[in-house]
Amino acid sequence: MKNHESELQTLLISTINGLKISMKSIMKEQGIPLSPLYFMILKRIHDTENCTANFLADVTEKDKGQITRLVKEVIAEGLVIKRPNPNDKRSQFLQLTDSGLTCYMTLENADKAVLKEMRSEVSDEELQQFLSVGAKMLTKLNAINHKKERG
Amino acid sequence: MKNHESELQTLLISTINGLKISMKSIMKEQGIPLSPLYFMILKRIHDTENCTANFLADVTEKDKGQITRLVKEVIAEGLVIKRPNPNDKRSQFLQLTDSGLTCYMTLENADKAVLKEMRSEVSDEELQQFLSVGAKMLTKLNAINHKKERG
DNA sequence: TTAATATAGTTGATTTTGTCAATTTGTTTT
DNA sequence: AAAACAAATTGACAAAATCAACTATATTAA
Repeated sequence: MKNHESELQTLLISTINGLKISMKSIMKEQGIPLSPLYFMILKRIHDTENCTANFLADVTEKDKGQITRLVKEVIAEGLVIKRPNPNDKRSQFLQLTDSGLTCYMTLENADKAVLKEMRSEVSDEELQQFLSVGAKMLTKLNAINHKKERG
Repeated sequence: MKNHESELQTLLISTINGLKISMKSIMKEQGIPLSPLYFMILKRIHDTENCTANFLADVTEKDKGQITRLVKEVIAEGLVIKRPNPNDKRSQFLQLTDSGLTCYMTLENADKAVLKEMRSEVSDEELQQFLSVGAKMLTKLNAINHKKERG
């Protein structure tokens, strides 16, 4: 068998690219003055009970400083508020406001529609397979990166 | 079956993220003062006969101005040269220099090693499947984005 | 129980990427 | 030849990412 690894990389890059383009176009359509990154932030806050900035930095693998600024922005837009974390005075819980939730739902629905259409010719079983293989590779990749970090 | 679309998106994002981190760390190790984007550029130039700036903008889906600047940079580094395109005086062919090739090969080999290890627990058949399903989704995604562009 | 160490979050400075519009030079169409 | 189009460049700017230093609180271990 040939080396398909390179193809793999190209495929992933192009796909992410396409998703980003799609999300941008959705946001533009909806007149929402945010970028795909903010959608990610809103989504995580929505999905995570007692979400903290630190958690965001962790799961998104982004710089803590960057997270601070992104969160500051969505707070300025009135989409998110901070609540004190009773267990730790250094940290705060992030929560969507009503308008944040509305905004998020709009984007989430449009995003889901794209993903749904994107996979419209892929069977449930194929997708399942795809996800499981992808997850396996991701685990491995994380192991490689993590090992290097320390080594 | 549940909605796995969202999982799909998360998987893709995390994987790309991991690959970028890996490439960054490779470049650092090798003492190559470039960023992952430049690797992409070098790779395309390497893989494409008579590669033009315009082609790069096309396949990478990036702004032409950005490409101009990226190319300017690799030329300044002595990794790439321009040759006139005999068929069109507006455009030029891009080509790796010897040192560009050396640099590219170094990165490419390290990159391949990562990809290879990443898929080390995935069989050829599984990978084949993965690529084929991924390609199907990418095609669909491009169709969606392309349609919107015009609509 | 305090002293050292670690963690959550913020800020500043800088670099890297991405975007938009205008311009130059050359090509294609009519 | 004029109009429309295309390749590449430039300027100005905005968004995203990186790195290091710093504040305030928590945790650990002497």
